[in-house]
Amino acid sequence: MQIRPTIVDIARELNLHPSTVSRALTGQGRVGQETKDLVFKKAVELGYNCNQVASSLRKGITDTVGIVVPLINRLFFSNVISGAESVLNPAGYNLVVCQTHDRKEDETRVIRNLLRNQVAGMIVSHSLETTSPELLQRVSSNGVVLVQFDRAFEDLAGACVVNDNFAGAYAATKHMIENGYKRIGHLGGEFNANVYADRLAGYRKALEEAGLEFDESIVFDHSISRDKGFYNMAKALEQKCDALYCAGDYAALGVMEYARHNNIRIPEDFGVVGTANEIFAELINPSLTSVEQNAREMGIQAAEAFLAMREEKVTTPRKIVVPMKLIVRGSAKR
Amino acid sequence: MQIRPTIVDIARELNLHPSTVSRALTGQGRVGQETKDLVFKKAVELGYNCNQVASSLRKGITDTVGIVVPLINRLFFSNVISGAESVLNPAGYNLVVCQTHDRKEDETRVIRNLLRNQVAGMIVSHSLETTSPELLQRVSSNGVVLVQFDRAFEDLAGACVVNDNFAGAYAATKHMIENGYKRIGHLGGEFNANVYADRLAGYRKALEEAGLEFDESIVFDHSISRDKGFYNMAKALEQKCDALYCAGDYAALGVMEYARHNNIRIPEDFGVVGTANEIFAELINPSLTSVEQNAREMGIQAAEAFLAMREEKVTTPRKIVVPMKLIVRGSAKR
DNA sequence: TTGTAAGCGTTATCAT
DNA sequence: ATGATAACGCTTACAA
Repeated sequence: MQIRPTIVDIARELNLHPSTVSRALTGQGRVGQETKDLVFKKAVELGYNCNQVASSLRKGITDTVGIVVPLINRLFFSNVISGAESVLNPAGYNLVVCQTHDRKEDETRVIRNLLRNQVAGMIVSHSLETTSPELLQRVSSNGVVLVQFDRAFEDLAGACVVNDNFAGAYAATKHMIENGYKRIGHLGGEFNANVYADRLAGYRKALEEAGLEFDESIVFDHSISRDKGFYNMAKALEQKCDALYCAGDYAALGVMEYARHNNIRIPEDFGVVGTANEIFAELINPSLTSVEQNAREMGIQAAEAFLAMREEKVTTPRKIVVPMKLIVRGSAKR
Repeated sequence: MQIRPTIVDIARELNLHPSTVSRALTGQGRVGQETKDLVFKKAVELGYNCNQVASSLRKGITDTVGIVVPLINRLFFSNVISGAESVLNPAGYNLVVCQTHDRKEDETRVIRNLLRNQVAGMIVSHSLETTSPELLQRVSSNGVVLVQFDRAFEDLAGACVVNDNFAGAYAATKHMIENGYKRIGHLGGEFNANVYADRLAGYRKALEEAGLEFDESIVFDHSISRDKGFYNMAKALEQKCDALYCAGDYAALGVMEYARHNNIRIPEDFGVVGTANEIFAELINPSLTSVEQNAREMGIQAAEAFLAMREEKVTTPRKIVVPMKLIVRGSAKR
């Protein structure tokens, strides 16, 4: 453990004052070119590295942005993180990644913690357990830039980046209708979350537009897992469904598994469309038609919204909608 | 943007001294129970949040750990991150995630940046472009705890967490031999990286132990992508291979695609085993036998190694080997 | 152009 | 048990 040199060390060796060294290094304020060169040379010589902690304390703000997600190792979220990182890091910001495991308790802990660390901003997709925007409100009221994404309380201060879930679900359902499926059910998520509510609405719209009945007995809540897909596929068949639009690809996978186990041919006898376009969607047999989320783009948009708000461009759009794209494959084609 | 209360504010309202408030809040040093209660009550009342930046400056160290990975949105790495986070966050540390895109330039930038931010430690899997441990050496010599994982320079200070790639590749190859494949090739990665060198060695060992020839003409470098798997499968067939052990699942996927396009039956005519146990391995048809990396466990071990070194338990193992597990499915069974 | 001095919020080390 | 003081390393007015 070796002592790290400070601007005071540089100043001493050069018979200058720390403030002069600071000005030379940061480029703020007038410094002679010669001294500037001397300072830089000495800095390299001593292996100087600015102490950001001290700098941040003095400036009252850090170059850190917190990103709060339910689970890091879900492809959607890690793609968002990756996208945000690719914008923020070159812009000189650090990204602190926190996961909440979809628990309100963890969410509270990590957000408090980020606040303690004086982050410049937060990019948050709140946990499913979080039903009130209370804590997030505190973020903005503390002067921290807030960007929500995917799951968002839209009436909060700051920006939010969401998928066009309505349009995505609409396109998926319409695709099935056009392929001749007559009784199309829906496996959804928690309908009190904006994401799933919008998908449900898009599904319903497509149905009604086509003159098909919207029937609650073939709409299933909390059904985005593989297990639930498998289980609810059985239920859907009892209700004479011939297709399902699933709000998640894993649910679609469960549906396909049940079909295989029961010799139901996909897409001939039964149609399925998923959401998220997980990696496996194109690899399974038949390949799964799915609505793509464009997670990376959401991360980029969220990061750019942060930068814009940070630099106080008042033109910041409050709500950024990232389009979804229906990736047509084999699971709902006939 | 509202002013955040400090310990000075609490002290003023209570006619105490900031130092007393600090002691009450941190629990370091003697404070009367009554004043302690008063301080806590007032802190809640004012919505006080400790300024970690100031605290860190004073203490000379932060509660932050940097994790440096090539790509965040690769399942292996996001699982490592998730594992590390699950240990570090409850222990009071923040995880700053940085990606290098496997570029030395980015790696240098992020490591410098973490150093500037006075992180307590770094958990690093170095980029493929990085062939010298120079910069990483600086990390330890700056008094920052260094834990390497997966790709590691083993002669550096600090701990490293690696998979038992030798044993994993050995088990995979042996499995194929036991299933009667006679001429087994290998699609590897960059053989100058420890990970791939070890897999090659394990493959070779299994071959030689079984009295099979190790033949360089059926060993392919830089071949862990899907494209390369497809391409080199053709080459391998020219060389009369009847099986391939792939250092990555995507390569194995490419192999299976070529087989399907050319009516080669897997596993009857040709055997394949992959590495990583990606999500799709169990979902494709036939399902892919693969060597599991246990990424989450690596993250946990890396984080625990950091904590141990931080608390100066001298018993810290320098090298932690996480076992790999052969997940037997259908792609090399007959 | 450079020097001086004060201060960011906290905590460690004294003294009381 | 509490108070006083200095210091962490840097930045920024202001003065020279």
